[in-house]
Amino acid sequence: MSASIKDVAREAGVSVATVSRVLGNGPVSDALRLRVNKAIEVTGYRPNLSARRLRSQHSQTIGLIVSDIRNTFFTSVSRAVEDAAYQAGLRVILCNTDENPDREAMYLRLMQEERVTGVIFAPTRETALRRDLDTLGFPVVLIDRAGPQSTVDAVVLDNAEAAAQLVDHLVQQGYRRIGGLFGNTSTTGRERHEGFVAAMQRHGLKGEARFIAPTAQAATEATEAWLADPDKPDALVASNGQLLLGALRAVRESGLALPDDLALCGFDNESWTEVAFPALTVIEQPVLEIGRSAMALLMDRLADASRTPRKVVYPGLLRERGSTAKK
Amino acid sequence: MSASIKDVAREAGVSVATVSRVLGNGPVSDALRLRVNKAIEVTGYRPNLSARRLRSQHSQTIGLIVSDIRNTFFTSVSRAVEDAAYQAGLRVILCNTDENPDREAMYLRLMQEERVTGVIFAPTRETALRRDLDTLGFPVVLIDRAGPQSTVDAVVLDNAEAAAQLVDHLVQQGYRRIGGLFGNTSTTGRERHEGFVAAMQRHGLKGEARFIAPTAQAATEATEAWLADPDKPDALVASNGQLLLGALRAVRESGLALPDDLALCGFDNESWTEVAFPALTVIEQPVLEIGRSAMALLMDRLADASRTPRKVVYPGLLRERGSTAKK
DNA sequence: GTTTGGATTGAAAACGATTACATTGGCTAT
DNA sequence: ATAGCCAATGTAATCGTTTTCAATCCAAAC
Repeated sequence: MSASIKDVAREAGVSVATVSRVLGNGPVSDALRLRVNKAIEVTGYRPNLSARRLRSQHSQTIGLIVSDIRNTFFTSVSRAVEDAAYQAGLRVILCNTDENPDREAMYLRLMQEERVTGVIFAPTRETALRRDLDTLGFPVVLIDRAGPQSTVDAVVLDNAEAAAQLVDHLVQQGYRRIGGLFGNTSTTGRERHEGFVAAMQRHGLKGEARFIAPTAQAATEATEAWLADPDKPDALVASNGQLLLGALRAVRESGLALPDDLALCGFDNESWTEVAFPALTVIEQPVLEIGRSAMALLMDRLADASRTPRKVVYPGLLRERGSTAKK
Repeated sequence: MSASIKDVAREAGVSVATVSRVLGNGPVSDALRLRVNKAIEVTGYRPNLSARRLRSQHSQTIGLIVSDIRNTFFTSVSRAVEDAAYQAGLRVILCNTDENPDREAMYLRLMQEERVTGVIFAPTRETALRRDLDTLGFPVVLIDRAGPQSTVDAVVLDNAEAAAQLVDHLVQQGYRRIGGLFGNTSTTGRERHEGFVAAMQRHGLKGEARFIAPTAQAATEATEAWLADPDKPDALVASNGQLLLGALRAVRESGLALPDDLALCGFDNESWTEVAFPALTVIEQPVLEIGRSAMALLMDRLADASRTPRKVVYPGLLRERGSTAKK
């Protein structure tokens, strides 16, 4: 059993209150402070965070709930969040839901039981549309995905506009029969789809869109099927990094050449998209900004709980590369 | 302030002990159980985990400390660990050290303060060589990296053998001037280097090895410099996914062709290595096995603290692809 | 010399749960 | 009818902290 504050107090010959004050920078004479610190050393004392949190009634912890830990978008965001949280003296609990609403509910419950200070959350569509995210007992900041009229703060990409950028670019490069692959679990997929459709209409084109599970495997299968189609598209848009990867795999397996047989582009500037051959045209998201911004929104909300919810929207940045070269 | 067990007890007209028993499946009559559950519903009660952990003296939590959350090796392992932990009723705290020994020390201290049940840990070389990992107050299982005579359980790849597989393969394909890029912060980098050197000697060749920071950026710079060398290698081995990515970027930028100008291979079967063109030859690690195995070692250790430390060693699997085609 | 007051220190009450122990009531065996 | 026992329930101690409040000390002010 590890040493408690009592053991330290006994060792130093002082009261537990004094030890606690030494730990928390309370008023203690230099002489006692010295004795207590020595006693801490001798006993190998480590504060018990459970006890501390119970008594002090704040956990100094925030939750970060993401939908796919293997997606570099989320690992990058989490890096930024963690750094910012650390600066503010907060610890981060990182949770991965695998796009599963049940797991989301479980983790939200866990956050309540941990009495977290706040949560940054990338929900599935199903959960993003819940209107009760402001009644969980802690503030929530949504990232990447948010309903149209969210009751909580959010930081997202301008998805429709970014999708339109891709379409405009493809059209400008001479492509006309453009298809889109969109994830079916997120608001993000929906919004990118809307931007896709709107942009196509603007150009007087009608493109086909397919909604699939947001995994590379699903994208590979969908793309394979699509490419077998007699009037297959001459360009494809994938609505996130995993789908882009899956689509590329299908293209490779089918033996088609990029971009001559098919142009390919999508979302998320993952580092491999740059070394693929040809390199892939993508929309880059300001991942670090998004993480920092989410943390800032959370801190603001903690300072003023009644503020009306804000939504921070970032533009996507088009990275033109070889996979969408002129036709 | 959220409801406590007292509020529930009052609402249900029973003692707190009864409520606690309902929560913990103690012996309670059906009538009371019903009333208590209704009271829980009414009050919106959520157990306070800090209080529970403090009183019950076990955290039901394990720590998972990895060196780079953006590395898919670790995200995959963490997936396996989390699943296994969840099965065992344990929660996982995921921590990212960025290969920084200070952050490692900080997180180990945090684990002590959280009174975790155990820790699964991918340490830097500096920390892996510490002989006191068995005195932290909780069992530690090392993954991916371990000192030669670790005092704690570990599960690792047979790094030397795997590196030798790559060398043998390259030699068999006709390459002779083989260079190696190795991470300088991990025991893994060292061991792979040893296997590399031994295999080269076995073939009567002497290859040059360079130790660098384990980031794609460092690999890009090192490779660029190396390729500018008059007697540059005709094949390169990269000791992990990040280095492989960085090396590939340098090759792309220099305009050289794979594998004619340079063969390239390395560790970690990340999904993009398969869609690169040409696809990259890699050593695949059994990531899920490694995670599961680490969890199993931890459970065994918890059951019997005095067991002598075990080291589980997995073989790497060579995936031959186009980037090392016959010369 | 007494009072005032500020600075340290200690004693004890929380925080919200679990759990050892005591109590109660109903049943069976004698 | 009484003892004995088991199951269900309640009372109160406890986990390791922080924090309130009271006590103590010593110097300065009167």
